[in-house]
Formats: sequence, structure tokens, C-alpha cells
Amino acid sequence: MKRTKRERQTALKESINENPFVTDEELSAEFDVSVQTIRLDRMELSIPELRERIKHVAVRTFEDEVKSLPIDEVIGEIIDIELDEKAISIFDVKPEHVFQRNQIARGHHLFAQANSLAVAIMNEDLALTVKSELQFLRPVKAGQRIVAKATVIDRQPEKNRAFVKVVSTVDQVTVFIGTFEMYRMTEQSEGEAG
Amino acid sequence: MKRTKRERQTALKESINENPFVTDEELSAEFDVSVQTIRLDRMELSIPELRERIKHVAVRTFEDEVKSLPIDEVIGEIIDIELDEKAISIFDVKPEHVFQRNQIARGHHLFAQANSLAVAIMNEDLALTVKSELQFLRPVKAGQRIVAKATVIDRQPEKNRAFVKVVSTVDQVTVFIGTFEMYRMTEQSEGEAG
DNA sequence: CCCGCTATTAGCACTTGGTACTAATATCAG
DNA sequence: CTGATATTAGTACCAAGTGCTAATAGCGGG
Repeated sequence: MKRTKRERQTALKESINENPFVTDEELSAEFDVSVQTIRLDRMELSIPELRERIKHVAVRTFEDEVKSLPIDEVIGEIIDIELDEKAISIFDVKPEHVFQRNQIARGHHLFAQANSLAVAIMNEDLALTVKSELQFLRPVKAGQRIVAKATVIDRQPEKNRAFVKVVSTVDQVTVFIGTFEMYRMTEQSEGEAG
Repeated sequence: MKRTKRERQTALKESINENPFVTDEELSAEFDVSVQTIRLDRMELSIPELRERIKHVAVRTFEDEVKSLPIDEVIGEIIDIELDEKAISIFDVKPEHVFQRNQIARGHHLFAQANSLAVAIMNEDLALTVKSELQFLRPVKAGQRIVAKATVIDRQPEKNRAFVKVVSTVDQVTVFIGTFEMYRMTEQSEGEAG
């Protein structure tokens, strides 16, 4: 026997959250109350009906699928670029980018933003990373916005190489520094993997 | 006027595939036939009804989400691990991991595999990357399997530091080498971001 | 021109998982 | 005991179907 209405509604919310595919009837059995009570509860909590819940999940997926491909091409959003000179991108850290335990952004996302900016700054169709040195200076948490600034610091055209330095900040505080040795592909595919 | 039944059914299949959220009524308008005809078509093509279609999309997401969290937690699949000593993971490069133009894997995926392996090898709940040096030696293409081997090469317990070297190979050929300076978090959250 | 065949359309009963609403009953507090 | 709140019951109705039967349309052959 569940006690109060409040308790039941809290549990109900959780239960539906955990499994949006549950019907009112199943819930009524779970909480040992009538279907009508479940419905009243859902109304008070403004939880939509089963089919609407499923639809929302489905729509979300569907949109995610459509969106995720282009987003993957450049990690973060480039807001300014001067080819072969400098470039800036921003990246908003969301819950899916952090470790569950401590909410700290996983390193590869910082790297990904910096590396794709380094690729983008190269005034060439195909640029690959050859070497890289990274410093993770401060943890970044979900909700923060990372601003990455890339600068070409050296050019070696005869060797098809360029050196790019990327400094990432959150609220003007430097959180990451990376240097990238980039290779300009001409017609071959030798050199590296990134 | 659409011509044959065959043509209509082909178009129908495509239309539903593109937008699973369409009702029979909307389809009947689109193809200028009766709702019943649409239903007969769906039966012949064994296309389930709207609500079932939506459910499938939703279930897929849901399962993906449940799966993707652990998957995201470690990039690649760990196949062997001796904490504080060495670890091995594999990562299958899929089309979504490569540049469209040249099919070469983007650097941050190689980094992500190596970095998460370095995090995993640390015999501690919370480990963060402080510094890193990377060499991308050869391009990796879609369809290839990257085997990453991580080894702890130095320990500095007094400074909460450990140094991990990761060598990634494809068919026994080294494609990537990375060294990671790792920080063991005790109770603070200072140090870095990955 | 009618026969046979497929394709299409129509109509009805029924299903799920609800909403919206009304009304009765239970429970508990003052 | 009275009132307020909570719960249950019951009805009509809806969307988007399934399942089934039956009527009709169109066309090709003989």
C-alpha cells in the first residue's frame, strides 16, 4: 500500500520517466489504484498520454538523426575564420559530453573542437593532423561554453606543413591549449589519420 | 494521376520511410486514392500502422540511449584490462567517423579511443588527462578496426600522476601513438578537463 | 457483349489507449 | 457530523487503426 497522493505521484513521475511506454492500466496495477486515479495524477502532473509520450521520444530521435550528421562535420560552431590565419569556434558543453560522476567534460570533446578548427583553418580541401600536443588546464563542466581560438603560427609550404595553435577559454579563463602540426594533402593520402 | 499499383506502392514505401509519422488519411490524399487502398497497400508491403511505426522509432532511440551511455563512456570496446598496468581496446571505424571527401578517420576519434583507454586504465574512480602528445602516423579508413594498446610507463603517486602510452594499430601497422599524463582525482576537482 | 480478373472503394463492427465529464463513494480532519 | 479532498465508477467520444464483407470500376479475351 502506497501512502499519500504526493508519494504516489512522485513515484509515478519516476516510473513513467524510466519507461515512457507504460500504459495507464499497467500503472494502475503497479500502484494499486484505479485507472482513473492514474489519469487524474497524470493531469495534475501534466504528463501526456502514452501515445504522445512515445511520439515525443520518436520525434526527438528523428530530429537528432537528421541534425547529427552535419554537426559532426565540424565540432563546435565556427563564428569567424580567416583562412591560413586564424579562426574562432564555440562549443556548448551539454550533459552528453561530460563524465557522469563529476560532470567534467571528456577530453576528446575539447580535442575535437580544437582539432576540427585546426583542420578548418587550413586553406586546403584536405588537411590532416600529423602531431599534436595538448594541455588540459582546467576542468570544463556541462552548461559552459568553450571558445576556441586558432592561429597559424608557422608555415612550411615546401613540406606541406603548417603549425596551428589553439587556445580554448571559458569565460576568458584558459582551459585548454593545443598545438597541431597539420599536413596539407595534395593528391596523395599519406601522412596520418586525422 | 499515379499509374500502376506497383509504382504507387514503391512511392508509398519511400514516403513512409521518409516520414514515418504520416497517417493513412494523409497518404490517401497524397496519392489520390482511398484510405482503404492505402491500407491494402500497407498490408501487401507489410508496413505497420502509424502507431506501431512511431513506437519502433521510439524504442530504437530508447534502446540506443540506454546503450549509448556506457558506449560513450568508453570509446571503443575494451577487450582486456589490467588496472594500472595495461589495457587493450578495439574500435571499428564506420562511415560516420571519416571525412566525407577522403574517407579518412577524423583525428578526434583516434584520440577519443586512446584517451578513454588511458582513463580506464587508471585504477581510480576519477582520472583526468592533464597533458598529451599525439602522433598520427598513417590514415585510417572506414571499415578498418583500430586496436589500441595502453601501457602505464611511469607512476608518480606522490603527485597523483601517471603516464600512459597508447599505441594504436590497424592490421599490425602502427597508425597512432599517444602519451598521456593522467591526474588521479582524490576529492578535489582541479587539474584539467578530460 | 459478357466473363473473369484485378484493383479500388465503401461500410460496418471492433480495438487500444486514451480524453472529458458527471456522479458516487471513501477517507480524514476539525 | 460536516466539508474538503481523494478515489473510483461509468458514460460518451476520439484517433487511427484492424478485419471483414460487399459493391463497383476497368480492362482483356473470347
